[in-house]
Amino acid sequence: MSQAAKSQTAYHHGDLSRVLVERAVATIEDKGVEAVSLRALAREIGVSHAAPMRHFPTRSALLAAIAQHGVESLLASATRDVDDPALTYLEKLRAMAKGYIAWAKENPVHHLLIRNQDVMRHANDDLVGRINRYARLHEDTIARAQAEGWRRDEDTRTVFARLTAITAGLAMIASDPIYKTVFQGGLSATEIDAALADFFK
Amino acid sequence: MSQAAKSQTAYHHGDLSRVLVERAVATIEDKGVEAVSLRALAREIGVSHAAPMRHFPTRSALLAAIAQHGVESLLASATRDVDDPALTYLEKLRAMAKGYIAWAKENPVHHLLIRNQDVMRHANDDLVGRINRYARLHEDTIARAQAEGWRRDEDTRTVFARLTAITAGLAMIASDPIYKTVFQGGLSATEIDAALADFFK
DNA sequence: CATGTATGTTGACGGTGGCAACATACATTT
DNA sequence: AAATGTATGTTGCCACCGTCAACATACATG
Repeated sequence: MSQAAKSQTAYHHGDLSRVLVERAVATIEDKGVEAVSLRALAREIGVSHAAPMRHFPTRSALLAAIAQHGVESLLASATRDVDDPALTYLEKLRAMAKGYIAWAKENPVHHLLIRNQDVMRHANDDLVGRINRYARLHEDTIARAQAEGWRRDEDTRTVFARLTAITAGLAMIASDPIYKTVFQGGLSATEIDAALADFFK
Repeated sequence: MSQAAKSQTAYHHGDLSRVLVERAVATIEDKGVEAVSLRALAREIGVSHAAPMRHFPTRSALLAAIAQHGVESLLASATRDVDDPALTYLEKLRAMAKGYIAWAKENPVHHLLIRNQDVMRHANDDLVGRINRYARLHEDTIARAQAEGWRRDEDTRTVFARLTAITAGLAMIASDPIYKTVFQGGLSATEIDAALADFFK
């Protein structure tokens, strides 16, 4: 009998932290962030109303922890190919944008959370540092791609703003339900590539 | 003595609906949407805890009403020059994008609300229709600008996606505080114009 | 086996949204 | 001007929530 299975019938739940996160994500997916309640989660899981606080001291901390994991996962997805020596810097840039957008499409709940100021307000301080380090990497990669000849005469900060905007914008269009009606059927991966193609030409 | 001034000392507040909205916006600005509480607003204003419900049946309705006003204001800003016969369709397109971004920069709280799914979930049904009508106007304007020669050979839906993304993205960068650290000092209007310029060339 | 720590439980408190019943001011009609 | 209906505000109540403190149980470590 596994440790987890044994714990399920015992006084200790054994895996409460993970289950709390899972159920919270599921709740957000179909009822929204607002609908997340520690007591309701505890009820669903079958544990006492104060049990969740042994794992997350406050409701905000639970949401912030999920968002924190989301940012880490997003940055991992965006930087996956960034050290591949076979790629030009322009190709790395494209990979960063595509990785970002693909992540947002696959993780709409996390993408929602990391854009929520109420949630991010309670995120760990060093998360902001990590985001800023990524931003610098992004800007630096742009500068190197320019050194390769791409948009050589344009202002780096302007290109940075434009690329950040189109990436964040396409991510939003690809994952936010309100755009599912504006772009009927949503945007396919092919269409996203097409929307990006002009910029990386 | 004006009606409003007379009412301030009377049993009736006289202007509660407007003041509720103002105080709610102020609360969101410095403490976030989460911190909006009907009872706290009532306390601040000096009225009984249930008085707000005569004007907004639920807390969600108050937030949705503010968001609704925000969308109307945004669409007005984006479509202001759209009927000007002196403009080419390409110029109209640029005016729509600039109007959108300028509105977001000037109305960060409303921009926050209209991107909040928890809030928009409770918005009036016909608001979605209005947004979709704007989207069609936007797409149609793109098609007409293409007929003028601009990006004539590109797929309209792809151009629509790219323009929507860059507009929404720049609006977010210009108004969301998290990007104030990524782009030190925020983006000036000049820089926003520069970021847009390439696309409308 | 003993003991400390992690995890879960129980009960309490204040704040909140929301409802119902009542009170007051205002507008409209007669 | 008086009466009456409607809009607005008040009071009291309920259930739910987050959070805390005190207690209980399981587990890990010596």
